[in-house]
Amino acid sequence: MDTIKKRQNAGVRKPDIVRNFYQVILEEGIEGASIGKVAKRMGIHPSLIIHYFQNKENLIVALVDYIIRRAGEIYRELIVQSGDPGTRLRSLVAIFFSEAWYGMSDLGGDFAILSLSGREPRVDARLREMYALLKQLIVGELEKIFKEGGITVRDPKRAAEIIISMYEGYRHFKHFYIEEGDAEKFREDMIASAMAALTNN
Amino acid sequence: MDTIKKRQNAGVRKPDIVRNFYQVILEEGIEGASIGKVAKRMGIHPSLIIHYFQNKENLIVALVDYIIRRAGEIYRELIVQSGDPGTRLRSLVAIFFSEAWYGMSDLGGDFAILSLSGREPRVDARLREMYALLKQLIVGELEKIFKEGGITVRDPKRAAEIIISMYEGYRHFKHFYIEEGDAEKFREDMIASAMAALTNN
DNA sequence: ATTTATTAACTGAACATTCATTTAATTAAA
DNA sequence: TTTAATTAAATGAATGTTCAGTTAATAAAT
Repeated sequence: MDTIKKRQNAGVRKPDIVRNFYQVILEEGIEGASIGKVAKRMGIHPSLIIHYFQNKENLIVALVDYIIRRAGEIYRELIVQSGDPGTRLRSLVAIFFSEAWYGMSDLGGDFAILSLSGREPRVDARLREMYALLKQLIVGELEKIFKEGGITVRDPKRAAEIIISMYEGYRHFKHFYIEEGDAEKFREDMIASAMAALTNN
Repeated sequence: MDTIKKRQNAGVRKPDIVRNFYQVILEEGIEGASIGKVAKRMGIHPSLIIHYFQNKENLIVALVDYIIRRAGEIYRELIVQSGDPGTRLRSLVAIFFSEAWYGMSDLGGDFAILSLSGREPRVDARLREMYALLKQLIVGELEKIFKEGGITVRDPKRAAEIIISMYEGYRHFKHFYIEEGDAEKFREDMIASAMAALTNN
């Protein structure tokens, strides 16, 4: 029977609160997300949220942790998939411009969190950790590829940083200046440009 | 004498309110920016802000208008400066990775507004307009350059879009994964990568 | 196996504050 | 004297948080 379990333990309830908080942010923005709305949506009392997180700031940090942890998992999944031998470099680059990568998170949520990073040091620190992890993963892949194939690269770390800059710009901003019908062609052109930028570096 | 003029007319007061609203957002984020705080900071009554903007949403839209209009002015200024004959393409690209361009607006403010665009159609529309203008400016410059020099480019519009994606990614995200000491070298490498991506396209 | 003690999950009500907004009145400039 | 700028006063709803209490699950003792 799937009657609504009343009493949940912290291990279930806490992440559940975080997830619902994220959902409210997606629907109403960071400026419209309140503890009260999260509680109402879950059918619990606002003070239960305070009980677990003490204050709203901690809840926000917990949310950032949640998102970043999830992102880290997807990083590993997607990057590992690029294991075919021949054109490995291209397929690695292609990942970052793929639908799977693009749809990894909600852009509105991304911007909401990014807007916090300037004022909340804990958010900034976590974002840096996330990018450090990602960079490290890319560097690892690049080194593997370059060791096998004849391609040489001056600095894989720098190459990784360029890839990240390119795909972040693509991912977060293309929507503002690329029309629907041109999306797929632009994607291919961006991959080509990234390749040109990398092999030239 | 610079005594505080009491009664201002709408032409002065309205943009003044918008500017102060932006300042509050920079200091406290979009979620911490309220009409009351803006009023207090200006030494006026909150209802005066309502009088001019009817509601908070309109104030936000007015802010976006303000920011975008200012950005448009800076676009023209900076791009026109690239008027030396020889290496015009490179100097054009360099503009987008320059300090002047980078410091054009506050990143925290950028993200705050970008986070609105998903839920507020008027904000989204204005951002699209802004990028359309920018794209047009770049295309115009590229065509001039290509007509003179021997360089050929398949599609200047696409070239402009790639430049925008690259510099937006650089501008908004580099801070998370580039260390202070490496900033200038990274800037040069990004310019080189952009050039490689463009001339290859 | 049943009672007892302890911990954890959760609610209720009240808190002062702030919020955006409305309506009416007042002041100054044209 | 008409018009525009500005404030005053008041609104109800929502904000985050506190505190004291209640209910349920778990562990220990009998």
